[in-house]
Amino acid sequence: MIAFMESKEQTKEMEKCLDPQLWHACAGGMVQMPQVNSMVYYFPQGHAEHACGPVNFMTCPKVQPLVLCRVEAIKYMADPETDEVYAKLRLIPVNRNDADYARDSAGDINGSESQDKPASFAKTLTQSDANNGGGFSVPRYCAETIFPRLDYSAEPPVQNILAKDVHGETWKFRHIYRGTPRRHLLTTGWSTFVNHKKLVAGDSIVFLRAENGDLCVGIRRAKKGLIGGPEASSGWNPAGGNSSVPYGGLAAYLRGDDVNSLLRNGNNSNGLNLNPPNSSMMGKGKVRPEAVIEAVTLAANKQPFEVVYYPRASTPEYCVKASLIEAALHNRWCSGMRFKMPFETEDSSRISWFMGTISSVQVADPLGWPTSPWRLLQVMWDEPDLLQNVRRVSPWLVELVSNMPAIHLSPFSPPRKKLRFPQHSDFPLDGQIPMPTFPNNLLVPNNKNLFSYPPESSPAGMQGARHALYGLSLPSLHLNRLQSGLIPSGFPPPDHAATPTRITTNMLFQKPSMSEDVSCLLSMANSTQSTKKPDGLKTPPQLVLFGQKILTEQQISMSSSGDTVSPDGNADKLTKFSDGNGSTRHHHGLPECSFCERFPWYKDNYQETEANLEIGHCKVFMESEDVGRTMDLSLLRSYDELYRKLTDMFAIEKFEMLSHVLYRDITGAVKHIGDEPFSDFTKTARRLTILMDSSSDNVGV
Amino acid sequence: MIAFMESKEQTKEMEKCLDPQLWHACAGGMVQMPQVNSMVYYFPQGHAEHACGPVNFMTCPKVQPLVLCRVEAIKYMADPETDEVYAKLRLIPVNRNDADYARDSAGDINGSESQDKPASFAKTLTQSDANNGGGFSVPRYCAETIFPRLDYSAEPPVQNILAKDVHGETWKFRHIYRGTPRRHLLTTGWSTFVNHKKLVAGDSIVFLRAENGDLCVGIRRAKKGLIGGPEASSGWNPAGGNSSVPYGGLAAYLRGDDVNSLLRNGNNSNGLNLNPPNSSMMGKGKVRPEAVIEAVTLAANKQPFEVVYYPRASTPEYCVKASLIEAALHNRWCSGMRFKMPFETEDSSRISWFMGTISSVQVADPLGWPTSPWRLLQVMWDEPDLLQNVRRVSPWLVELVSNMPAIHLSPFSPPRKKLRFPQHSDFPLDGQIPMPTFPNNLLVPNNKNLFSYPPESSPAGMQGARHALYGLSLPSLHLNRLQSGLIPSGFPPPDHAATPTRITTNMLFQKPSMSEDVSCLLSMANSTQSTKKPDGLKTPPQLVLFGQKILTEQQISMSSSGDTVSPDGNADKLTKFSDGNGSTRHHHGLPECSFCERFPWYKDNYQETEANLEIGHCKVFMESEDVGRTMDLSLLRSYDELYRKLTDMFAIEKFEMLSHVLYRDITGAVKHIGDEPFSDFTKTARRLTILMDSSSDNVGV
DNA sequence: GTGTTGGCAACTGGCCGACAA
DNA sequence: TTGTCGGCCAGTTGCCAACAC
Repeated sequence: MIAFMESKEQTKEMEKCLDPQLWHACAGGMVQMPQVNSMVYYFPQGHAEHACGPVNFMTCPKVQPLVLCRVEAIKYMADPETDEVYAKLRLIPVNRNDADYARDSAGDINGSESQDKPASFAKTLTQSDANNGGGFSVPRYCAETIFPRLDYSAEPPVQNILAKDVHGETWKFRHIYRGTPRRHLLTTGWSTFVNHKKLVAGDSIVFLRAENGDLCVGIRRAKKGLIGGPEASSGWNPAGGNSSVPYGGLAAYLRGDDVNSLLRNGNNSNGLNLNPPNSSMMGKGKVRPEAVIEAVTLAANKQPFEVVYYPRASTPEYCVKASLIEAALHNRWCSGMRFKMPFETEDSSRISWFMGTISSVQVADPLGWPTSPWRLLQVMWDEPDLLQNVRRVSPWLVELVSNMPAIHLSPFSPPRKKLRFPQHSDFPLDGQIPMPTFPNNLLVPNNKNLFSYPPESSPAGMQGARHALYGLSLPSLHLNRLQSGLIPSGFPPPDHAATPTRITTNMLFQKPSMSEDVSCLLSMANSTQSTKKPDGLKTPPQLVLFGQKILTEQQISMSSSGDTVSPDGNADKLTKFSDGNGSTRHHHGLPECSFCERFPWYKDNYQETEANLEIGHCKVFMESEDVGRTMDLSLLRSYDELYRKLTDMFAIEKFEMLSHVLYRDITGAVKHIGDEPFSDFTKTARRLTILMDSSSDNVGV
Repeated sequence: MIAFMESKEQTKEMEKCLDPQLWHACAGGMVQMPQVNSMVYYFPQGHAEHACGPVNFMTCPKVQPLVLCRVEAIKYMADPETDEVYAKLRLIPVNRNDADYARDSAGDINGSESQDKPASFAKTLTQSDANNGGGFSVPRYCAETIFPRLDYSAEPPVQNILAKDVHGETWKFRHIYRGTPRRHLLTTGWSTFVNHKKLVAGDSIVFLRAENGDLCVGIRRAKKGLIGGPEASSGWNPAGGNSSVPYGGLAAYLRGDDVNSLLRNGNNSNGLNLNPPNSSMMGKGKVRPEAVIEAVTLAANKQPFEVVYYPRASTPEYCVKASLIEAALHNRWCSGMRFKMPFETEDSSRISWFMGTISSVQVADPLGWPTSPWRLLQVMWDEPDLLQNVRRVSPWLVELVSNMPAIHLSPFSPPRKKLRFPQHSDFPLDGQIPMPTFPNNLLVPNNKNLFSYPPESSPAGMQGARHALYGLSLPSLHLNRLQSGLIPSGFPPPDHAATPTRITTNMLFQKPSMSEDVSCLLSMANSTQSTKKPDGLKTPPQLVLFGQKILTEQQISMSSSGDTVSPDGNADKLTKFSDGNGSTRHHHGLPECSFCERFPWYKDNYQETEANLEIGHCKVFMESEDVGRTMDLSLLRSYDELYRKLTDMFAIEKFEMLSHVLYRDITGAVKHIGDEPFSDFTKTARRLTILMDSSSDNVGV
């Protein structure tokens, strides 16, 4: 019987692998799969976004937010039912000093990606294409470059073409060139195909001319319109939830054809399958949450593991070429930086670059993954309507631009690039006409009413550092060009002349100042001078721009505790912190991060509060608040007093909080208030989080 | 997040339960689901028959062959794809002395099953019914009793009827009464239904008038013709294999409509989906083997567990009302008994009773479940062609008949009941014309060639007790009527005058004597006289008929060891056996069976060999042999000698056996030959089994 | 009483050019 | 250049009575 079971398992595993070229054509031109044996970083966070349900990382061992792995194998596969393509990657966690790492990591940062892509063409089906009893309008480009040569001398020119699908099945279509004006059509056979594949308007079909000359046909299903939560923008604030809490910031990755779908959607009188422009693109993945847990557990134990990646899930790749990550993280990312990011056009024929500005640099999930660069960048797009759901991106997905004015652009500035807007008269043109509404959603998390505040009020105490932006006036900054790559040590002279600030008239619609948001376009000063802090801690090099210390928002928020942290130039030894008694200790509360040692600047993004706190002091966070406040627990005598204090601080009822306050202690353990005696609590608690939603009771703190 | 997970779990569990009445209509009238909170016996063996693959009970704890359980919950469900109905039963193992057992078990043995069944009707689709573009011929009965009243005054009488399927979806049909001669038809809407449900000729449709007046429609899929093994009758002999070895005896349960399908099959020019009359009805279930293991493991640990039951799998219910089992097992079953067994007719309108004779009483799987009453009875049918695959039934499925001549009937005796035979001229009438072929298949397991014997030879040594039947002459027996129920103690006078034996002319076609097979229709003598056995063991009451001890075949086979066992009138203490040294011990090798204590006679069926063996003696079984032989291991000095002895005994090559001899030792543990030193082996081995098929290496011994 | 058949009517699938965006 | 529409032809679906058993 054992033999029986085994053979059954084997059959199950015998799912056919398909031609990688067809796979890539179906996946889309933006999808870059790593080479076998190359090194990648695996991001549990990204994997979790790929899951169909919430992933509770509490149930598996702690692991680094990015795990260096060697790609042992890749299987390119397709769902037998839907033809949806996916890949199985077998990854082997490796140590940085492993031999096989050196081999790869020395390699290309902008390596030759010139594997010759075969000619392919994608078209989103129109109503007419998908109509029962209709044919398929073949775009001329496709007919002439992908299809077999048609003999135009015949009258009418007609041929039968054969196309293999992802399963190797062959489909026959009659290809005719007729009508006035002449056009290419697929007639006989098309309807069968549409019915068999259950295609609807909005789905895409991919034709590919394989290297051996065979014609292949693939399918990209239109993404179903999944409405996220009731508040599409509740995800603006990443703090307080782990990735299991659905929010736009994590799942709002859009590919270019999504963008085009949005545009196109206005064109469709009944494009029910497409996302309305303001729905949250909550991409529910196909991966089981347990599969993520399993992978993470194995990764944590340095065991080989397998992951499944759906390239067309609306989440970024979570296994990314190591060199790409490392190159990206050598940059010192700051708010205000201008970047561009590529999206694929609908027909897969070209890449559109969208421009944007980094609005802030902060870890996406400070509680769950305080040291993760995943979606580190909060961005604002020059065409906000098109990409409004893309709010957080990972650094390696964007490319910094040097020749653009490094000034914050209004969301209403005209698109930097000619985009194809639908031009039907029945299209409401939401995306085209700048509406002079207050851009509340872009600057202020529009869900502060979570905290029982009227949304309009947004008091400074609540908004924390973000709100502090409004306090500064707009400076006329002359900013350096930043290249992607490591800035040499010392203060390098700007290698480009300063560019005059461009201020658009649209600025008039904005709140007085956005300046703070863009105040930190700078180069890193790996200063050799160090100053003594009052507590005797050696201060790492300061980041200075025009004589001002430059801080990330988190650093700003931290300043209330009297500390600022700066990059530690020494990558080889652990930073030591004062425990307030003059002695030093190794810092706790931060997961091992050998990665950080190689990218010292990056530490700034997480070496923030807890480790530097005086004993008895504790950071207090509201769930979905970016920043916290410091509280001296030593002044309190009981949990009751704590509740009173918190009640005052956040103007909420004790009643609401009782069961919703979690804290992380000095060892990193997460506990509920009351889990230990109050005296122990005051000594060990380092970070305290007030959850507003009882359903998220056990998020990572 | 736990809350979130839970709610998702709930959604998953929220699979809609459907109306139990519709469920029962789809399941068929023979299916009796227990009431919630009632007591049932759960049969792991039956559960295993329900699985889609072999179940290896070696991997789970030993458990009684029937586990008394309270039914905590029943969910009536339907497959969302196929509409196939199934039930989820949640069972809580209980002890016999538990309070809640007493409550129920005092209850009805022939309890009121008169839950008012709503009117329903089933029809197997004809070619015309299932044809594309055709309508559905509504049998008059169905139209008049199930469908809403039709206004016959209209010309033509026509109405639209709405019917809810198992998912609650409503289907609309045009019901018209037209044609010459007039008949009821479903036209518009029918084709949609057929296509949507993917119905083919041979599938059945069930219409049901629910209590609230709603019309419901359900589906019974035709059973796919699954060919069992290469030898359809290899399963005739149940010995030596556990239920994981597919054989007809276990999976050949036929419902009435199967029978009718068989009949009907001759009628269908292309009834490809139906079982040819001589194919083994190997009903591959839908339950995963692991699910069985899980259930058994939980049951063994007295934990609540859940089972899924597909009423239309071709296996009997494996959760049976406790009272039914207990009533059945109060009977003393003997070969030769006449019984009837109900099958449902195809249209579910009535029950057909098929008559048969018990050909032997022996546990179905002496190695895996030596104490199980599951399929205890080997039977011969008066209409063998119809039920040729039903060879073993469980006692509770049949009803003893008293007023029939208790004489073995020829397989060719005319059916006792008018059966609906197809009357088409193109039907070969296999079932109607008594063919004077030798009924070899009924008397002799026709696969003795497994043992390299020519099938004709059937030497006494091989056939064991079965063959001994031929040695006796046909007696003219005057037999008592046997009622189902417990016979009062003492020799009760026959309450009916003896009936003259009816011998049909068909007897001429039989072998000289079938008498032994029918020699044991008797009443149980719960004698107060007891005799001393030579070894000093108190002999339980003997079963005596006309001065002869009456033995089951197993008892006969056991007589070679010099022992006979008889019912122990004392239900409250464990029977003690001599160990051959004059001392007594509690018997080993038998799983706990509190059940048996209540049905002392039943012990005869398994308290056979091992416990009574002299030390050093061992029973030897060939796989799929009913009976074993006793071997004195103490005379052997090595495994080599053992092999030689076995080779002689069964005339097989040592080569074949080497790895295929298992044994069960005195503790019940199953081992391979060679697992322990020969000296230990000779002391402990109690039952030795030669497996002929290497694939079944790990069957339960 | 009901399964099957062939006739016939209605419908739909599917190919086409025209037209318009 | 290509999406959609109406026209139109043909193949299919599906209703029906007749017929058969």
